[in-house]
Amino acid sequence: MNDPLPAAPMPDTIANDLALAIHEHRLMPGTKLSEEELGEIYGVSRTIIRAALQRLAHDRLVELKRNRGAYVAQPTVREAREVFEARALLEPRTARSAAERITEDDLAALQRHIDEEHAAIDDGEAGRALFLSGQFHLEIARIADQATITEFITQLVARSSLIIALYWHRRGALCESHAHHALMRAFAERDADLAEELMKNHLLDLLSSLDLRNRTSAPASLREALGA
Amino acid sequence: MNDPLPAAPMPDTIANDLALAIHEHRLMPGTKLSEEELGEIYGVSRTIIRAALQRLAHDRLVELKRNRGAYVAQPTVREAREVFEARALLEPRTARSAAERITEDDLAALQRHIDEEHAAIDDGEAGRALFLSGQFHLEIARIADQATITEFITQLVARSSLIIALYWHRRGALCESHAHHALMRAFAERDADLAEELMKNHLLDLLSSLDLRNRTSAPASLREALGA
DNA sequence: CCGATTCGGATTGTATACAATGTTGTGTCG
DNA sequence: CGACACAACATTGTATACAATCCGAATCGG
Repeated sequence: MNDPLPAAPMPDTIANDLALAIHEHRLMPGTKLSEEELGEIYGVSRTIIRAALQRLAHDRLVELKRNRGAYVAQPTVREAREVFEARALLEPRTARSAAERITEDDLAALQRHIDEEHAAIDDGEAGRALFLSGQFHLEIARIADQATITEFITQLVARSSLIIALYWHRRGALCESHAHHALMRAFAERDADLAEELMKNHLLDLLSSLDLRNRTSAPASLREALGA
Repeated sequence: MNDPLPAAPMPDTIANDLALAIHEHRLMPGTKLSEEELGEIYGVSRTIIRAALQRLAHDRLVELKRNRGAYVAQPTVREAREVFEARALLEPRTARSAAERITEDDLAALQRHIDEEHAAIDDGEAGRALFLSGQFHLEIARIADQATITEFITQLVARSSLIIALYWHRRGALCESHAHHALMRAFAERDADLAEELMKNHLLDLLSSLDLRNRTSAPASLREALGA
């Protein structure tokens, strides 16, 4: 009798699917996204695919080159810095708000996220672990109950995934787990100051774990071409 | 011999044109944007129009209702608050950065913006004055040289214009002029602390000049139907 | 032998045609 | 007379066909 969900439109479904693949590093930066090929994969016409690609391009996950097609974006060094500066501006204050408002249910949900992340790491599913790591940040934004800021963070987290694909250096496995656990404790104790500070440092750590010396965006596509 | 500009694609041109009309309050919230009608106006097929509308929808300037068409967005009270909270998070720090980096040329450009704004006010072009007022904020973000954050602010400023259309209360004419002038002085003196503080207060003033007591978004469309 | 040029294939950009859905007006039944 | 049901219309959603553009390879000329 009731259809509260109007059934997600096709283009958004596909866009989300592609975004997930990008987030999990199954689609690497520079990969060409042919309209016809995607159309066959999803069993729809290019019309739908184009809409999905346009949406992803707006989120900077895909770069649309006129008359040349769509490619998984390759953020520049500068863009990488800017994304993390924007996150540093938004997320610590968001973590503070979340700590002030968090409920027991929220805490449980966050803990589940962390557990899932660990499970993915143990199973060797690095891509999925990275995605869940991003979801942890998003969950915090959601708890802060600021939809507009949450959307910005969503976009920044997704772009961070691309940046990590291109510039990740440290190979430490549980690099983030520690930071997320510390945040969890701060939330559990409703320590807003601590949560804000931990998030700030966490983002600085993330940034410093990247190798942002140079990269003209050419090497990445070359590696793609040669590797696969 | 040289075409450095690949000629803006048609959809973006139209999207910008519509965004400008919305920003200048020539298109009011709730206005229906028929695909065929727009197609005739711009002399293109619905394909192009749909792409433009999709882009505007992503920026929250247009609301796409499935199988029902596109309408100029009507931000809710909550959305209005969130937009200004996001601005309060981003713009003061951005103003600080701008103050630290600003050049003489930038100062001159900012002054021109203010002068244009005054000219528009004097000419009774309220819509254009509002647009230019937004451009002032954007120019500051541009000076801060953070493209990513600038994009966020661009979107927030545009949405603010919709919010003002729906919730503006104070009818004071030069409400903003004073604040912008004060900011100019802070920039001229490279006083980063002052610039940050002034921007923070300016945004609080803006927010407090709105009447955000209630409005379920239905009244707005009703007034639309009855008033005009 | 090397470089510029042109032709062919492939891919995207746009328009149009058709299908699906929502809305509105009318007619009938209670 | 009012409410419900149905049908005609209008608008959007999707697929397909055609045009424009770009890339690469083969060819021609130096």
